[in-house]
Amino acid sequence: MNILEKEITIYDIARKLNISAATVSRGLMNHPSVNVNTKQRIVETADQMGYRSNHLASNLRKKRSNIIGIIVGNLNSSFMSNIISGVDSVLSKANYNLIISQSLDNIDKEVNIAQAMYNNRVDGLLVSLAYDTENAEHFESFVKRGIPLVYFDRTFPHEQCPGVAIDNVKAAYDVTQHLIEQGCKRIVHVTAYRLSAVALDRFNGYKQALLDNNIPFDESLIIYTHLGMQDGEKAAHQILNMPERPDAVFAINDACAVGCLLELKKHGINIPEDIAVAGFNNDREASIVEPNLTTVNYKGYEMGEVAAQILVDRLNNVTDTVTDNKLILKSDLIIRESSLRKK
Amino acid sequence: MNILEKEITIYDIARKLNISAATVSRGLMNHPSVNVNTKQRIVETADQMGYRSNHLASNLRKKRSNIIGIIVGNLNSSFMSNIISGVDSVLSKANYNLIISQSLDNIDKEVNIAQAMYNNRVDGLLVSLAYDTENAEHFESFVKRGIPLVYFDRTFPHEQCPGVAIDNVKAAYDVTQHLIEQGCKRIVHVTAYRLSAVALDRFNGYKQALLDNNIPFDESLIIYTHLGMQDGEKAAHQILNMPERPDAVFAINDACAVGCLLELKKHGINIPEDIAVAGFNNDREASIVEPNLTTVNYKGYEMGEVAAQILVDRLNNVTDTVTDNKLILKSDLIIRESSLRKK
DNA sequence: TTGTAGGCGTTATCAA
DNA sequence: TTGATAACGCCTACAA
Repeated sequence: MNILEKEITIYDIARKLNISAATVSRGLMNHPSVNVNTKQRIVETADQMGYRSNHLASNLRKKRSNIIGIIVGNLNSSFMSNIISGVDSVLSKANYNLIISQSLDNIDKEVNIAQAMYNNRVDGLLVSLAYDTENAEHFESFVKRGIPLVYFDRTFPHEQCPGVAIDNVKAAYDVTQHLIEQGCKRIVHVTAYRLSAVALDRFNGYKQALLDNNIPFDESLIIYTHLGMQDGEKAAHQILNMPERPDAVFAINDACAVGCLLELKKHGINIPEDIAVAGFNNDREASIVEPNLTTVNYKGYEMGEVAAQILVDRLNNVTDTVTDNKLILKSDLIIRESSLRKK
Repeated sequence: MNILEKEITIYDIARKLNISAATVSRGLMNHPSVNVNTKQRIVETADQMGYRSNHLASNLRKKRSNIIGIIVGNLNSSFMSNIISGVDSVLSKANYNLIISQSLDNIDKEVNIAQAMYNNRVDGLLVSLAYDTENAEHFESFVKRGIPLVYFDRTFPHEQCPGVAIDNVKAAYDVTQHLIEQGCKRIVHVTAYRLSAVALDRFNGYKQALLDNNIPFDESLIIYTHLGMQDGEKAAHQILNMPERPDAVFAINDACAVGCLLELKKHGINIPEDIAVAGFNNDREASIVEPNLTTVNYKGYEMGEVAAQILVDRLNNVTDTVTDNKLILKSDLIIRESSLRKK
């Protein structure tokens, strides 16, 4: 339909300069054994003719794509975009391109994506598992072919595939311990409707802290829900309807905690005097809601950087980055007014 | 180092079945003229042997990559992750892969990325320009080769490249008009330190509304800044130090508006009685801060979907999606307590 | 320092 | 319905 410019190849350049395509190829890729003079002519002519190297062809020949795949449950959160931002910063420095797909927390889609990534011959893979994923067989083809795979956030224990995450048990333990120290005894835990590994870890941290403080675990204080702000509001209603009113809420993420906090306030509950509230993630809303939300801070950006760096190291056959096969990033308890009952 | 499985090619399958590679290829890609019987044998054997098609080779041969590039200023915002999420939903349905890069609002990096994308032979490109980008020459190679390019959010007017955005002039006009209707006369405008096209449009909307209401434009009420929450706090201090106190603030984004609002409150200003506040974007924090923030809503997810759909249509030679070359998405003024002085 | 030639794994054309 | 063959554009032994 249009008059499109023709693709320029190394052969076109070669013909114009009366040299061989091989020399052109070498000249273009800075091969040492090429005359500086010819090299300059090659580069200049390439520029003039508007030559653009065809990575498809060179990738096929070199059997590597310079593409890294990243699979996440859902892009649509500031936490994820921070991670990806961190990943991108490392990979673009190392001259890799990033192909992103989201599984929408659907395991079938995750399987498909994994296959597509393989077919595209990604050089490496970064994976945060879908919420329901319980095994990693669909990634075995990568392992078998020696394509490095690094898990992050929602990891899977695997001999050859390192994982980067935080210690969710400990972090949740610390939150709960802090609430107990503030004098709370009936602590509601708002968690996921279906326990992922991450949710389970936090659940266990919560339980352990209770145990260590001789507070009996009470299943009726656990609220299973989805994890949006509105779900937090619903949780607030459940809390308001409990026969014996709790004195604290520890939600598994900030969105949920904030929704809950705002709704409790709306119903005349004083935060933290009547009910203390804590969340997880240190999203921006945690420091906007009033009172500010006590939460757990861990940097998505950093996690992305670390995971990507491990991957790059593996691609370069530097394998000593991770001694153990799981790298635990630091996380911090951020204490703010929403849980501060004592002065 | 490891014992890695060998790559299976169509030749391996062909040899095993005593047929030609051509037939295998046809069988695998559902070519009509292949015996159902042989086809089944081919598919089965491929499965057995663990064959995985090599897109690199196929792409080279077919001269298309099934990859769409997307270039954004910064991934690191919920707005952007919404957009990408929308883009991904459309593209994955249309069987395209997505390569993402961020320019970090650096024009040199944007040029490099564009080249890399071209070298990777993306089939199409989605671009939100870097903050400082003022021309689009680095995308001309795409246009020349007939590779469809769609701008979104931060667009560039171009004959062949449609843009998807909102009407920033009108939206800002509406915000300002609303503030004026609430009785405000000295309205501070917090905008970007350096006016991008988007910022300029909003600026003009603001000015026009003043004009139409016979309020003189006052340059001393304009605050140029970066656009984070902390910058909003700083802006608050500037406002507090103004000789004559303003009665409203219209910030170019929510983060800034929220930071400003909170800081003003901290200094004893009543919102909206003393100073009304409005933002832009309807980020989550707008409905968390107290009082809730008046703002402009436009859905990133939808913008991503629309831009991607236009691109896919172009790839399929359906060009009538966009009559004009610029598609304006709807945006809505969301009026909340932070600006509601009249009941 | 340069050229020749072959192949990376597919697909498209043509002939059988 | 199938097979032989040639390309897609690049890289790399090997030879000159």
